[in-house]
Amino acid sequence: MSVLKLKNSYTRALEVFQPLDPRGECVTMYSCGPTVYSYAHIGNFRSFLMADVLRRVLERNGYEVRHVMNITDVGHMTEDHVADATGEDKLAKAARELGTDPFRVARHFEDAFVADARALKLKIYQGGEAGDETLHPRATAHIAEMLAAIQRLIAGGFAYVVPSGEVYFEVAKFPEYGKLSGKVIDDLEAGARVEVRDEKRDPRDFALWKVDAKHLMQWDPHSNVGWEPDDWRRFVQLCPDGVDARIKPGFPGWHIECSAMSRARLGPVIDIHTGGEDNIFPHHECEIAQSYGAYHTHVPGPHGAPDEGAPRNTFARYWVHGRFLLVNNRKMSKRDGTFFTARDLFNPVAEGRADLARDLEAAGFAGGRVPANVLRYALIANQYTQPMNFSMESLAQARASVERLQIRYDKLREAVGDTGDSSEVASDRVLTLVEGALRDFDDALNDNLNTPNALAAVFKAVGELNQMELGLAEAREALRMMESFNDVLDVLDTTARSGLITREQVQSWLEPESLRSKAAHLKHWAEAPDREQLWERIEAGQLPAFDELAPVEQMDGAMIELFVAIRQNARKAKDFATGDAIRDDLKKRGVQLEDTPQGFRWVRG
RNA sequence: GGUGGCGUAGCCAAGUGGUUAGGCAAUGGUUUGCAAAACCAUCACACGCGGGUUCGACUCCCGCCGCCACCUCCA
Repeated sequence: MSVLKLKNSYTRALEVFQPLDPRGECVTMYSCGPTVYSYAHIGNFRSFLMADVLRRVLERNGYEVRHVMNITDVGHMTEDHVADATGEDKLAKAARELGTDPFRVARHFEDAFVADARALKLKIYQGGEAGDETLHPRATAHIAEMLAAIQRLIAGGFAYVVPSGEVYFEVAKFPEYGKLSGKVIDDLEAGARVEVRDEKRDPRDFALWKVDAKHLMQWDPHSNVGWEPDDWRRFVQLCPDGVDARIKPGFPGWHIECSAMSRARLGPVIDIHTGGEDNIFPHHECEIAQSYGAYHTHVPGPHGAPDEGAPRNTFARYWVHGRFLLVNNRKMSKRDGTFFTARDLFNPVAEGRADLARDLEAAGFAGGRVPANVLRYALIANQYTQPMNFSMESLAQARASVERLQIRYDKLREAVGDTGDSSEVASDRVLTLVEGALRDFDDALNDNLNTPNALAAVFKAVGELNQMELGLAEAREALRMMESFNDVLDVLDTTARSGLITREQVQSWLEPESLRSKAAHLKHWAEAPDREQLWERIEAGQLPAFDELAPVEQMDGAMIELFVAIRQNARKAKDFATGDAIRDDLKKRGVQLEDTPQGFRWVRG
């Protein structure tokens, strides 16, 4: 298997991945998570999905991944042109609009985020990980760790307290500030847009602790006011001598939270830190400076890198940043109507966006709604190193692509069926195909998560399989391959949603005895109001009107089989109008029926 | 102004100093009672423009043009 390589923002080079774990087994990964003052948009999710694909690829390479993604519930400033703490916090703004306290607002949006993340199959919210609180730390629950770090920064001379009671990191004390982002210090100083705050020693200095009476979330560093009891107890343990007396009640700065949470959950140094490209500066630049200042964190350059073994003064060895998602080649904008949350696409009407529902309907989305697996595909189909231009058309292409994969997958499942083990051995042509496709898939993903090439390998394999008649063992191998692809892609509906009915089976069901026994165990059928009459007609081999069978909301296998039998009876009598009517009716009820040389294929959609 | 990046056939999107990426769409055909699915073919003598290096450049170098992002909370 090929070796995983990642584009490291820190060195701007493609580097071989090598975990810090001396056993080479465990990987620690921290992803900058959502700020929960609104619903997460598709750009947010592109970034989170990049992290999701990365951790799945790591697992594919045999690593055990401990992945942490935080919840930023402290909030950030909203008045972007007003420097520092004079603006209103975004969470506070949301709270004012929702008429409740900021903690509840944050929880509301966090819950919404989790629901969306689950729908999009973020593995960190699947299974056991979903309930593991340690993997989803909240910023408000780590004020103790943040203040402890701030105190260390002050004690070490990396930070200073100003008369207002705020604390700033002194950038001049960390000469490597700017290394990650490539920002030249002089450029920043020249930036006239940064309103110089008198209290700062240098305009580039950034806030670690802020004081603003208007802010709704407040913690007193010198008493338990504003604290959850557990958090306060922990703070006292972490800082038995308290923090600098000049620090006044307030709230943490923008960047300290991730340093604190990463350290608390994953330890002093980690393998991978991910985020969006906008995080590079200033957020991650500041994280690096803080962590070094407080704890002198450093990691060795990985094997094969020019600085192999030499210390990098950062707490993460690999910095991986996803490029932005654009709409109409611009950043998303609410004003231009190019701003989409995930739930806008899942159910536009419920989000008050009937216009979007119409556009989606026009793009071929039934009911004007985008299935989550289609959105997932659309957001991972491009390589993360390139900006992605999102559009109705790209969504429609994703839908078609997913459908092509799903159809192939369904047919393989049908071919394999429930049959147990078989001594039959797959032919070399299929074994070679599967082996080659999986190798190409892995090679592409290991090449800096090149998902377009990985998908090319998938579709090449699908195309070749579509040209073949597969035996049982071959279908089983091919199915195994598709499932392996899906371990990373996770876009397939893996429930048994389709079936194949042979002509022989249908023929036997048309016998009155068989038909009656088939009908008898159908609960819905038995509840039909005029069932005696219908019963007689069925026994006579007659076709009841489809509506007479309503309400049949759940088309289970037996129900579908019954209708297939009735339809085939009509077709045998060359009554194609009736046959087609049944097929159309089934479609309305979410079941697609296809005639194949072997028999009849049904797909629940 | 500073920094980083991008411009590949109708659309999306990999990749390479010299043999078909892949997907989507469209059109024609095979198959089908009709569909669906699938296959085949076409669109494809594709690589922003102009120079240069080279036996040969879409790929390397130089110069343009256009677009985007970051530099400010932002995935």
